[in-house]
Amino acid sequence: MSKEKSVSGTVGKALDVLNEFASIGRPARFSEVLAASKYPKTTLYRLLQTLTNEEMLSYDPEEQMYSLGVRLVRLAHAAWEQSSMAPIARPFVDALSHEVGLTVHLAQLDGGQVLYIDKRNSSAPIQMYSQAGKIGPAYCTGVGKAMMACLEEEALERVISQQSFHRYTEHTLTSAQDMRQELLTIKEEGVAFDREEHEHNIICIAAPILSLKGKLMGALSITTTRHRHSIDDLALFKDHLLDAAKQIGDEAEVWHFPDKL
Amino acid sequence: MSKEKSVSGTVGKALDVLNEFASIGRPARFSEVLAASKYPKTTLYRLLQTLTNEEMLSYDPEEQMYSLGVRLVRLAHAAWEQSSMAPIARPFVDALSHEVGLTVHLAQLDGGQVLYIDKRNSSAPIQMYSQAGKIGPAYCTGVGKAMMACLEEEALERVISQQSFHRYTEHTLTSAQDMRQELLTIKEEGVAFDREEHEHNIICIAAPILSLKGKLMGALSITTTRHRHSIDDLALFKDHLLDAAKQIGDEAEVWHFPDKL
DNA sequence: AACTAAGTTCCATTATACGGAACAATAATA
DNA sequence: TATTATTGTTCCGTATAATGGAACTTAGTT
Repeated sequence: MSKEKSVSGTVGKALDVLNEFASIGRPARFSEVLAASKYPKTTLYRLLQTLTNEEMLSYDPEEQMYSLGVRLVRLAHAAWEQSSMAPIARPFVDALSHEVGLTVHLAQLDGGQVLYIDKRNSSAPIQMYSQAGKIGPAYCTGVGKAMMACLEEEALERVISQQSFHRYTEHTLTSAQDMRQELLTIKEEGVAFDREEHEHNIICIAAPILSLKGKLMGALSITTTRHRHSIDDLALFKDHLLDAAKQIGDEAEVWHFPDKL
Repeated sequence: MSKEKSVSGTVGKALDVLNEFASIGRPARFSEVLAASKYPKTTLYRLLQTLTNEEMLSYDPEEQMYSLGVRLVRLAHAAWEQSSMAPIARPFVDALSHEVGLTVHLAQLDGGQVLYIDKRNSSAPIQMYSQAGKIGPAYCTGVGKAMMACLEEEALERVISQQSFHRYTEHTLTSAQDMRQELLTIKEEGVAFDREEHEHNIICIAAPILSLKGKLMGALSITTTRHRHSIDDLALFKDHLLDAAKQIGDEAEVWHFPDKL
């Protein structure tokens, strides 16, 4: 459990516990959760019971293991469809991926991290769930940097403070200063590059998706490997990418919920 | 909101509201939710606020619209990976789909309904999220019937009582009696057929997935269209299907959580 | 200006969650 | 077998948070 921020209300605590399970990433016993938790024994116990009753957690009495429940999958399906821009963006993502023949990612900013909400791989048919819902660092991914470049000072400050600046590779930017510098460049160019900053051999070009009013909606990226392409190669896709991003942004603007029943 | 069952505790209510949003299926205004809700104005208002704070809902002040938040997508990714059998089943689902050249579905039973947790389409690369997390009726789908056939009396009773028995097509089974009859046949044959009971032109063969101890884990199905195949054609896949289901079941049994950190 | 309708705040009441401590159940050690 | 840890569960008086009726805003109509 994130021991820093104290959450108010029972609901907050319950969701906090769910988060903990998500970050543990595998089924866990009561004591294990307790150790990681900021809540006292009894309280946590009751929370787990409640969540299990509500089927947000499932409990295996055999193994005495709690794990995240399938009800979440169900809810998420609805969330993905109605609240992310994935459904709107889908045709454009498809088209872009087809055009350039490379992998395309669609992401949003969520709590200082990058949340991938869609992925299209022109060649291999892929397993979406294994990508959608996945999170990644913002400071060393193309989509992350592209989005950060669009934040106004206050929001940017907050997001930067949430970055770990862990050095994944020798190309990773590891300080807020470097970051700010990089963001200026990105603002100028209109696109961000990931120069093997997160994973060796993986490079990408990314662009922010803005609504007409200028509100940041997410980001779009084209990913490839150093083996197959150079950064300069990727730069050639800039117009295609910006075009797709613009189209999605415009569409998202228009997208007004099916008016009244 | 499901007005029948009264939920205890604040957490239950909050999740209840989330469910409501999922079933509305699109962003909604306060009053709209209120109308559908069993909770009084103020209570609902506070619930929405709490959920928004926790980012389980997102609120657009512009439009005064609430919608399911992306945080759910994040949680669901973890849920899908750790609590459903999808990751275990994946290679077998892949193989089966490849073998028979048709669409394969993986499903679990969730609250009397069928919850699809994976799908593989040998030909067209597909959008997974549009399937995983999707729900369907149990009484008129192959996977649903296959799973129901494996329930012991008490559980079956409950599930049957949750069925609407809506007549989707002229082939839909529309009564508990017919259902029980059908389940006997399925038990004998070991597989269930969907003879255009849910959608016209869509037929499938499905098998339950059981753990070695005999616990029902889910179901697996091969789907096609009447235009391309007959039920008899599908019956030819029976061995392949049962084989895959058995392998998944066995694997799931072995699958013991990565022991201790 | 008067009237609706939708959304928000107030506040005394009540129900719920809280958590320390004591209690089981099981496993580990002597 | 007795003894001590370890882990999971229940009790219960207390403290806190949720409740919901009513009143108040705000914005849109007549």
